[in-house]
Amino acid sequence: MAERYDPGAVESKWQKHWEDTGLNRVDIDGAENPFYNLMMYPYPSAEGLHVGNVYAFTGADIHGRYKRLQGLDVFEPIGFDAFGIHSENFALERGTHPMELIPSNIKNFTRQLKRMGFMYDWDRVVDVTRPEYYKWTQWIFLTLYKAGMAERRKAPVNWCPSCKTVLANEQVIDGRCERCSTEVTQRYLDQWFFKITDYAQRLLDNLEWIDWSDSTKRLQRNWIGRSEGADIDFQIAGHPDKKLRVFTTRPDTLFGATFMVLAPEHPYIAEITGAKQRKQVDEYVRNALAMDLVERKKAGEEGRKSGVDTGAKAINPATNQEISIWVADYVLMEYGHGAIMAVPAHDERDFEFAREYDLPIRVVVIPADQYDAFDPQAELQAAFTEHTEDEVLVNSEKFDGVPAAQAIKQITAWLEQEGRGQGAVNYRIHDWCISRQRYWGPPIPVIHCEQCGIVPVPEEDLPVVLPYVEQFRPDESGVGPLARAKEFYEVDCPQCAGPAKRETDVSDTFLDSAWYFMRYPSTDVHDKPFHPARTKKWLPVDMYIGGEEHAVLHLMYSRYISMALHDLGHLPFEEPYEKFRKHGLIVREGAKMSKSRGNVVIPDEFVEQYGADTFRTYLMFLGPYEEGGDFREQGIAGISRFFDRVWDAVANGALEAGPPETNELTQKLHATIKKVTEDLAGLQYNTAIAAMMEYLNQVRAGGRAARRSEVEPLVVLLAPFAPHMAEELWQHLGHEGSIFSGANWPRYDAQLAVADEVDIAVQVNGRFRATIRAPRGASEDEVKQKALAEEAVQRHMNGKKIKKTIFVPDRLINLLVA
RNA sequence: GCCCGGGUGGCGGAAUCGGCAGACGCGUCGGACUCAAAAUCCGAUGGGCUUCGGCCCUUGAGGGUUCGAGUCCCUCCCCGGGCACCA
Repeated sequence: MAERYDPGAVESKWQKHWEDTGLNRVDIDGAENPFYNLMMYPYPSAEGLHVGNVYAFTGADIHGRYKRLQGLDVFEPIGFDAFGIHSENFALERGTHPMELIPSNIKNFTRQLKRMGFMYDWDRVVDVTRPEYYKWTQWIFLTLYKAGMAERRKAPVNWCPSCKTVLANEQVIDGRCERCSTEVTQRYLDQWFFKITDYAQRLLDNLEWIDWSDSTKRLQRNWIGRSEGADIDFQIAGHPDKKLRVFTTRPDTLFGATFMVLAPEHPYIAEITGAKQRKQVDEYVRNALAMDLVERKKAGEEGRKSGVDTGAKAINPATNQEISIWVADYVLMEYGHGAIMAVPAHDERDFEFAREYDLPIRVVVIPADQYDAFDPQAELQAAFTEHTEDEVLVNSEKFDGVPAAQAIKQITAWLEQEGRGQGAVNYRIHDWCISRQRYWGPPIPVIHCEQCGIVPVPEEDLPVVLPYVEQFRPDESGVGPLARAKEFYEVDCPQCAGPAKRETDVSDTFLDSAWYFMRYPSTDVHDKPFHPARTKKWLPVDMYIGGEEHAVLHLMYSRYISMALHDLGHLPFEEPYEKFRKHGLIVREGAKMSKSRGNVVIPDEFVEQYGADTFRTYLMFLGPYEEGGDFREQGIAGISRFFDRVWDAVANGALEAGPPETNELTQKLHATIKKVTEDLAGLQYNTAIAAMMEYLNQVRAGGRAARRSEVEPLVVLLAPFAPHMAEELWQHLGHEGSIFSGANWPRYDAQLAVADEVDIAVQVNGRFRATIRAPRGASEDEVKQKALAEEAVQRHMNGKKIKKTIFVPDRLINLLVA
């Protein structure tokens, strides 16, 4: 065995060994203690593995190896998220066809991932672009479609003029495309939707019990955006058959509703607009519809509210007064009913609008302590009540004086009684638009027949194979590149055999990733998407680790797909990930890494120079895993030196038998095992590494040679971080085979993990004056006697009497004197 | 605007059931080894004052609770993230 640690030699030796012996393959059918350790699979870019990938995977791999050393049968698979706009755009840029580009990217990724020493089961790789995979993606679409969970409808959609495709709401960031940052515009197109809104409440409720990072749950809650309130029907004057329905979170302010506003898309506009106003209203609506979402938003941000009076009147059901109905673009058709009751006294937007058009304002909620002094004749001003705790109603007839929180309930009940409304809940989340007018995705498996309408492709005809199309560049037409491939879309109707046209949209790549983890245990099964017994054994996922940028996209969609498939009897669970932990982001020298800054860390370079183990461990040492860290090249030397010392202690040590040489060392060993065990369970890798360094420093203090009992447990503790080196040292210690099958995670004795003697801080009047050493568990008297014997303590007591003593066992004594 | 997370030495970061702030590492300085350098090893390393015994200050700012506050409460500032005309 080499005197000095040579990572290159050690790592290639063990990587070959793992591959030859199939060490990382799990017994998928026979495993007795299954643990499914999942990480978010990467998009295989042409640039190769990003250091962010390595960071994410390393943290997850450490968790998997730790679980394995604890005796679990760990399944740790990997795959490639290779469909989608990202890949397609890159292919366009390069002028390479994605069908050529992607396989070579995957090959390169595979090489890099293997070089990092991750514990992947390479026999169960998922590549979503393979027909044997997307056959089942299409099957999921059909399954949901047949269950009425998918539908095609014309809808205003976010359109990226640069990517020339529809984007889901989740893919629009600040009004821009998340991929290319082009401003998103609005289009009306026929689109396929999954009705995720039907699951909004369940997606919200289950967050109560799944074990996820709190911040991720919060993001999902905000995205689902539940609002409680009431639907209220307003009669329209002159249209006894028509009711205008609105949603409000503040039914208690009903008496303050002094006008109504419809979204420009609202279906009633044409009907109710008065003859005099028609021309103006038409023009306003036309302009509003022509403006895209971004322009509308901008106008709103600048505080300009525009609108137009329809001339029609509605009846406020509470006051029975006629109020005018307006059209304005600050009301959104997608939310609620596309119409609002405007309460300008208590809503900032309505207030702005009322001021702009000189509409009446009526205060109906005021702070409780001003109730007695309230003067209904006084000039009405906006009150903008936010919370309903200490506020009461005024100007509201029989509800005057009622606290707002109660009034919400009372007025809702009154509306229900009168048949004019009822309690209602609204969600901000929209249905999931899965259509993409692009090339690089799984074709949506339906056929449009003039006779039969929409006909699902029969299951036995799956997969609908994505054809090789030379010209895969999208255009302005609003239909995908497949719409130019006659041989693809010209088909016979499966029902009537008449001429029909295949759907030419492909599905969103988030549908691929919504279920990839269900496929891993069943990659060798071809007659089902997922093998029932294996699915039962391995799923739901025991631990999922990934980036929080996917909190509202991938993580929401995959929860939805699991629930839907569960409800349709295909899955025995409804939540796919029992435990999810986000990892942090890594920056370099305090700055975000980006190609344009030219500060991207290229893993290959560091791995070559320092070895995978050192690189892995350094990444984990940068900071708390769940928060990320700052990559500074200089710091890697610290880990490198640490590993050299570990190597030296084991490879060049005398390694005598017997217990640790001193009680202090025994204590430190047990304390270290305890600390590392607990830190690994909580993904606190940075402090686990620090603890191991501290321990090794103590083992080697004064240049002494280590005993076997001192270093063997350390080698096992290090194995999740530095698997190659651990293997080599394990072998050197005389063991046969792999440390990951031969070793047990070290156990600690809680009694031994604490010292017999402790340092106790001594305070006089709350200021630290001395430290004394005392046996663990020493009594207050004992400690006080020792403390009083200290010269520094006596000096600061200055001959005064002790009035009070505060004693914290084993930590501190505080003598209060006067 | 709303909802989160954060602000600690030259740097990355430790320490929050309130109990000796700065673990571990980087860097820097000094020493050993060397002809020399690298590597390695040993020591020092928050700031100020010092009669060399110590003393005082210090966790974004200010206030409060407490014997005791990085940690709890209030007000504010700054940085990062999410949502945003959602009724």
